[in-house]
Amino acid sequence: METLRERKKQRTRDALLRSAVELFTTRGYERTTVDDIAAAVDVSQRTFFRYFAGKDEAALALHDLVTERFIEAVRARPAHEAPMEALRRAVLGSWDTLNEIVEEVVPLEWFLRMYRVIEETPVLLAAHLRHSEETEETIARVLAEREGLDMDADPRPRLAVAVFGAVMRVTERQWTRREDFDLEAMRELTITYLEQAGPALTDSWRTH
Amino acid sequence: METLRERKKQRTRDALLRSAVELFTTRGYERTTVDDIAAAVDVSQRTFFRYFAGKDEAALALHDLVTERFIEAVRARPAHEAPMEALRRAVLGSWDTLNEIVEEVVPLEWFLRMYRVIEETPVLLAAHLRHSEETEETIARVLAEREGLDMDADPRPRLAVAVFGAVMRVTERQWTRREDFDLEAMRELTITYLEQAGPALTDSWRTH
DNA sequence: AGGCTAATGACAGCCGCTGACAATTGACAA
DNA sequence: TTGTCAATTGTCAGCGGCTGTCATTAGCCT
Repeated sequence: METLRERKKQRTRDALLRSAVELFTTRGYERTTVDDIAAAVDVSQRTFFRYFAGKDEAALALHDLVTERFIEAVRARPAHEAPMEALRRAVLGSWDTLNEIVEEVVPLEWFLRMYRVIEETPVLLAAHLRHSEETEETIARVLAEREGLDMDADPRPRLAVAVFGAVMRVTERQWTRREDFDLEAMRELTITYLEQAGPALTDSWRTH
Repeated sequence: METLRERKKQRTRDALLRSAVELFTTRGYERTTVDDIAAAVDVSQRTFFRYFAGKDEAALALHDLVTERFIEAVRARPAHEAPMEALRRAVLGSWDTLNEIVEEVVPLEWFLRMYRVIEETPVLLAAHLRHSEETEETIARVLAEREGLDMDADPRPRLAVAVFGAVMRVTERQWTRREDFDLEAMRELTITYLEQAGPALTDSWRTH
C-alpha cells in the first residue's frame, strides 16, 4: 500500500467488489453481467477479469476473506486443545471478529445477503463447496502438524476436518433459510448442531 | 422403450454420453467442446443441449446413475438397522452391482477414469459436490421417514447423512490418487475410513 | 525530463448456452 | 395407404463469460 499505484489498484478492486456484491444482492447473480459491474465502476470488462478470475470469484471474495481469518484462528489455538475443540472455538471466535473484517469493504448486511444468493444460485453454491473443500485440506494440514502426524499415512486429520466441515455446511444451509438471519442466530445454531452431531451418529433416534 | 421413437431417442442419448465420456477421458474435459461431442455422433450442437442441460451434466450422468441406485439401496435396507449401519451396507452393496449398471452404457474402465477427470477439473468437481449435497438431502429424507422424524424440527437426519457423506468424499478423493485404482481398493478404503471416522473425532491422535 | 514498467482499453474471437422457427420424421386413425 | 398431428431435429441468430493481443496511458525512478 506504499505507492500511489498500489493504492489505486486496491481502490479499483474494492470498487469492483462493492459493485459486484451490491448488484448480486439486488438484481441477482445471473441477472447481473460482468459488463454491468465494470460499467458501474467505469472500467473495461477486461479489467474486471484482471482482478477476478471469474464472475463467481467476485461473488465469493468476501467469503474467502473470512475463511482466511478462520484458518488463522485455527493456527492460533493453543496446542493442548483437542482437534475438534480447537475447530469449534476457532469458528465461534471468527464470528466475533467477522464484523470488522467485512465492513472494511462492504456493509455487513450485504455480506449476509450474499449467503442467500450463494445458496440460491446453483453455480455459486457449487463453487462455494469446492472452495470449502480446499479450505478443509488446508486445515487438515494445520491439525496434522499440530498433532505431529503425517497426512499421507494417517487419514484422521482429513476425516475429522471433513466431518466438522459437514456439520458447518448443514448449519450454514439451515441458517440461511431462517427468519432470524443474523450472526447471533448463526452462533447458536453452530453450537447446538455441533453438540448434536456426535449423538446423531451413535444414539438411536427413536424416542426412548 | 416401446415405440421406435423412444428407442431412437435412447440411442442418440447413449451415443452422446458415450462419445462425451470417451472424449473427456482421453482429450480432457476442457479440451473437448460440445461441438466435438455432437460431431462425433453426427448431430447438431443444439440437439446435445436437448439431452443434457450442460456439458457438465454429460460428464456427471454416469455418476448420477450410480447415485440413484445407491439411494434405492438405502430405501431397501431393513428398518431395524441403525441409520449409519444402513448407509454403510447400502454403499458397499452399490459397489457390487455397479458393474452391471455402468456397462450397459460404457465400459467400466471409462467410468473409473471419469472419477479422475472430475477430481482434476475444478468446474466438474464443483458440480459434483453440489450433486452430492442434493443426494444427501434426499437420503436424509429417507432416513427421517424410516425413523419417523420430522426433518424440519430435528436436524439429526441431515447431520448424520452429511457426516457420512463427508467420510465418503474423503474416501473418494484419496482413492482416485492411488495406484490400485479399482473397485476392490475402493471397497477396502471405504470400510477402513468409516471405521476410523468415529475414533478420529473423539480419541486423542497422539500415540500413547 | 525522459526512459522504463505496470495498468488499462480496445478489439477480435472462442465456447457454452438459449430462443425461435422451419423442416423432417414417426405415430395413429380414417 | 394416406393424411393429419405431434415430436424431434437442424439452422440461425444472438447473449454472456472469458482470453489473447497489441496499442495507449499513467505512475515510477534516476
